[in-house]
Amino acid sequence: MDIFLKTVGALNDETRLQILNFIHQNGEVCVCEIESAFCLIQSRVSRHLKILKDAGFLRVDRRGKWAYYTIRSPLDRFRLACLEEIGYLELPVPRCDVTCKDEK
Amino acid sequence: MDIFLKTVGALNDETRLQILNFIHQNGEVCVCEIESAFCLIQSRVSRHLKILKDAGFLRVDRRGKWAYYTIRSPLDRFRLACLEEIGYLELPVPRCDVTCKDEK
DNA sequence: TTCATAGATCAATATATCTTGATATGAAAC
DNA sequence: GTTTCATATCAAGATATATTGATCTATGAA
Repeated sequence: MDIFLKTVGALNDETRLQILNFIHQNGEVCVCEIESAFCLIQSRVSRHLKILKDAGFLRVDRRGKWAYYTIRSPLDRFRLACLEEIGYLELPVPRCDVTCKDEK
Repeated sequence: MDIFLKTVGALNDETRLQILNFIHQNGEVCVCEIESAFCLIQSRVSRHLKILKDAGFLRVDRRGKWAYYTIRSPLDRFRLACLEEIGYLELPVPRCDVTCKDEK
């Protein structure tokens, strides 16, 4: 029950859906890549990643200064179904333009 | 996107999971049945049902004074997967005992 | 050692969601 | 009609979650 609520709770946020989708499409990404791709401040990215990780969607691999996040594998049937559904959503492509700093 | 968020948002509440499961197992139920089965005040049940309905899980059939709620059919693949997953959760059986009034 | 960088966490505030009691609507019984 | 019952909605407060800037830790380079 708790883990189910954690799972759907993690998906109940637009930014996290985009981040999850981004990782799904790009494979292994580090925090700073998400930070610059989405124009989000570091603490916010870190927090969202923690929520997605605690919900069972992500895996972290720490190498040196970097933390690399990937989709956890293997994923159970339900999380896989969620990921598939998210893939259909046509989420906006992350794009950090010139006005980036102002949009934080 | 919005409807996806509505869907997972609807599932992001323990009471709603129990209500959804209850309807899934019992077929057609009216608001007052849920009210007495779970010992919840009417306005709260009504609100949760609205959220589940707006998220695409439920269907209402109004006959006379009563509103009968059932699982919408057919359900798309994702909502079906959600419902299936909820079925595995071993949610507590609704039970309205003597101390009901105090537990509201 | 000292500094810079990547990332995590904390504390304060902002925002969203839940719960409740009161009130509104609408159908049936009288 | 008006009374009663089932349900819906509203407004207030309570609770949970998100965002931010600051701080903390760890790594690696100078």
